[in-house]
Amino acid sequence: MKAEPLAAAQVPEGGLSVGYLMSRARASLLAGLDAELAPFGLNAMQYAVLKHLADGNARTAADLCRQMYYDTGSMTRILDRLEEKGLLRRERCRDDRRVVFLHVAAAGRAQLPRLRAAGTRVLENHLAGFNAAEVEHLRTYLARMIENGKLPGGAHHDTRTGKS
Amino acid sequence: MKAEPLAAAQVPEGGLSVGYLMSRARASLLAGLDAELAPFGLNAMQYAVLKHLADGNARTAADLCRQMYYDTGSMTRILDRLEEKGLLRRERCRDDRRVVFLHVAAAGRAQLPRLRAAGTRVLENHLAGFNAAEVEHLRTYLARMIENGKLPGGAHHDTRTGKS
DNA sequence: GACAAATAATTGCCGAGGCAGTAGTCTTAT
DNA sequence: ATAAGACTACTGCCTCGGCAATTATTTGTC
Repeated sequence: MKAEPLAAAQVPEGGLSVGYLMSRARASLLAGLDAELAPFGLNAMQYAVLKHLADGNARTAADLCRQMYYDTGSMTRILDRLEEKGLLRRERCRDDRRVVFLHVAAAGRAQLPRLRAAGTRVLENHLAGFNAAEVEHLRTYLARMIENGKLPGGAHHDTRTGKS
Repeated sequence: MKAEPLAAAQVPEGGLSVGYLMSRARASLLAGLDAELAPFGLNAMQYAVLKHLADGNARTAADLCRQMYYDTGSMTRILDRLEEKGLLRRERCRDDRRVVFLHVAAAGRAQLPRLRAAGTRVLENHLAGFNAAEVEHLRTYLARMIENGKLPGGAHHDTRTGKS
């Protein structure tokens, strides 16, 4: 998946800012996941896509893009790679010939348990020492920040019409 | 800065996972910051670099890379752009001729207050409704996760020898 | 039914980052 | 003093993602 920048939105004073810490924490999670998935020849994004499909959260590329806030063009190419690896199968829909259904191929289904295990391993490692209440707090804080980010001065988000 | 993927490290069950939420929250922060900085022709990363230099947290490219966990090659190019814009000045060190000192140019210093204002605006917007204790909790949670990520099975992080 | 608007997937183009290799310089050990 | 190693900055190469067209198809309107 290639590591990414860690730009810092910082409060004027005070130690490390929330933005900076969040970038670091996410990068660590991502690096850990990529490392765990490397043996399978997959990266975090490919795993996430496979997982969404396997869990029935999405059936088409457009679904995936909406849910993951991802660019449709890039998604096409991710799917290409997964298809090349034989983990995914595309099937044109007959009723609406614009859409292409995505199915996790047998090979993909076979791998998934191990991939999931890798995912939980990384997450649990990072959350070591957290009790359930703390994890829940963290979750709510993050959810609140996301919600706050939607309203403000900026009408962002599009990625080819998730609207806004 | 270009938005980035939002890969999801997810717990097997339960709503949105911490990893997923963190990616979303960070992306929102980043998008907001990029939007606020666009009028100045800068992105979040360039701002972060300028800020680190102005605050005296770093004096050279290597410093910046170590502190931001960033690739040295990419950093060189970011500095190139900032120099082109006239916001930054490079000055070869006389004592150790390998290093190049980085100075925020006058034009950069002039812009900084407004850039900082943009940064706080975005952060405060995302933290609307948080009280001081909650922000502090969030900070500690993130710090703990980062710390947890350092030890484990994976000996990551290098970016040209921040070691490990 | 015909035309405009919306939607799905794909592609070309470009910018940006990571990795690895290089040149120049300093440090340390012998 | 010299050789080996470390370190700084920089450069090429490659991959990947975002944006903006493009094509094919469906939906909605008059």
